[in-house]
Amino acid sequence: MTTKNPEIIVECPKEYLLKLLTGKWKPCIFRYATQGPVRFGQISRLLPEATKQGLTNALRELESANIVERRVIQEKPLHVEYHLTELGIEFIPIFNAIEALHMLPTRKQADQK
Amino acid sequence: MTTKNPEIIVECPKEYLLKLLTGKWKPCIFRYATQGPVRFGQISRLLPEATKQGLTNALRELESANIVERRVIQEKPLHVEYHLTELGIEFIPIFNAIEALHMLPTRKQADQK
DNA sequence: TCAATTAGTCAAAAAATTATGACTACCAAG
DNA sequence: CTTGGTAGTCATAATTTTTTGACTAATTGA
Repeated sequence: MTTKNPEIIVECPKEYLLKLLTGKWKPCIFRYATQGPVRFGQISRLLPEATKQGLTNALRELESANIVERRVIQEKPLHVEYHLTELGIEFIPIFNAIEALHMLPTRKQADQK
Repeated sequence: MTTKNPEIIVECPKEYLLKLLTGKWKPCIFRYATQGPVRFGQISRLLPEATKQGLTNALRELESANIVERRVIQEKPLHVEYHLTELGIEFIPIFNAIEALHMLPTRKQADQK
């Protein structure tokens, strides 16, 4: 039984991969970024419950995973834009698959914890 | 500016959803389960680094999210099988999208943390 | 009766994630 | 020269997740 049953052989790098997109704010930030470059303050206004620190952490993680790129824009009130990278763009189908689910809960449902 | 700029409107129930499939062991367990019913000890052997408690937690979470179903099999050495539910099956495309990524890291890479 | 296999439970500790609140630095307008 | 907007940092605290190590309980075989 121990030697006979070959058992299922599947590696599990999904853990690592999913980590890139999970956490309290990363999924949201990622999705915003798929719609075009986003700015720090903009994200902050979209996610009023998030603290600056929380957003900074999330953005830095996405950045170091090479999913988003941080660009300082040398304009009037000097701001920062976050863009999806090529790699980031490759992640979009994952989110599309998530959104294709029937049972996608509403924000309210998700909050009822 | 506050009233003018419509900003991007996207809800973010993805956080909730991704949570169902994340954590240290849930992604792996889920993927094993997509290949057919899995038993507790089998998972434990596939993921030798995981503790019983860790696996139990993960399984209970998947169960209470209605992603897997726990079935006690009344046979010789009385065991337990975990099956994907209908809802669980709906999650498969998400994993397929993940696995379709070019940069899927190997276990080794993922472990180099 | 002792040991092994099945599949866990439990309380506590450790580790990882997230939040808090204060502070920084640049630039522009009043 | 003070306020407001940009985008953060920092040390610490609270919370959540995961691990540790001991223990349970039913059944089977020696």
